[in-house]
Amino acid sequence: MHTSLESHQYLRQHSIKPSVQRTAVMDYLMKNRTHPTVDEIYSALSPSMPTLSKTTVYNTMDIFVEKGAVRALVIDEKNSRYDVDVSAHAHFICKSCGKVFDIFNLKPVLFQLPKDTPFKIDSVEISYSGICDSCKGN
Amino acid sequence: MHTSLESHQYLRQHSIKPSVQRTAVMDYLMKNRTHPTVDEIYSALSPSMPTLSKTTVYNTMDIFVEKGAVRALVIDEKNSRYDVDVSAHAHFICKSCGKVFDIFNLKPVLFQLPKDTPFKIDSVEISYSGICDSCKGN
DNA sequence: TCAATTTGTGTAATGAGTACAAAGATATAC
DNA sequence: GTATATCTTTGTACTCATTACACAAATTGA
Repeated sequence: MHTSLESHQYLRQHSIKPSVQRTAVMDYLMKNRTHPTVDEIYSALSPSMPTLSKTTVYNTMDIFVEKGAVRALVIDEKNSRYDVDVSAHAHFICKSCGKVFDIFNLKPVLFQLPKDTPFKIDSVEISYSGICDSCKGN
Repeated sequence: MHTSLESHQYLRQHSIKPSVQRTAVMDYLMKNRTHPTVDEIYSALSPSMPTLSKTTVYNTMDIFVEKGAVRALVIDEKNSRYDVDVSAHAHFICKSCGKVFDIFNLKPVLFQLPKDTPFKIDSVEISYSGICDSCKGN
């Protein structure tokens, strides 16, 4: 596996020092838009990077989220999942297979933050759930 | 602590056999609209019900959710939280103190399920996050 | 009353995530 | 270039929410 230039640049754009590990993780995220868990990222990279530690993947994801390069999704009760697309869109989780899908093209009003609350709101997460197309037949 | 009649009736309405434990848990949920975790429910009831097992609370919550008497919230990455109000409303989690608050009075359009997707969508969860009023000063 | 079924309990196991300290890599100063 | 400080990575041990499971207790129905 060879990492692309984009991941390297994307990290720099978000003030993240691009180490070998960070670039590999970011590259995986950019090429696999499946909202992977830490375990999935680790398992995918581990064969070609045998010394990679799962702790490193955890640390890396924390930095990515903190720097705004990645969104942490709270939609799967089992694991944290990550999305390198930080633009306004929603997610759908299939209660049968557990996969998480993007939902684009929703009305912009859905992503507006409510103003008349006592809270300082700074983000919104819209999560749908049900059964995905592949699981419908089963 | 004496359980109210409403919790008993509410359980029957949802085809849940009202055992002593289930009634106590439901009563706690109806009187404490704080979106408690299993641990919080257990800790609150345990003193007046010394033989209560945490496993029972887990089982009970599973039944409540399955029967539609309670909504499981996926908003706190640490714990599952539960809301006895199953009507359409959103939630806000304070990233500082971790408390979860209700947000009512949002436009009904927010809770409409998107139609042009390949998925069989049957629920939506709208979660805001930021800093709550009490934590603002700190 | 007795047997069958449902519900509750306690213990042990699982598994995601974190704490921490040591090792390795990178940057900076001289 | 070498020494030093800082940042990053790694492995191990730990925490803690949740689940598995087997047995006990309660309830139901003949």
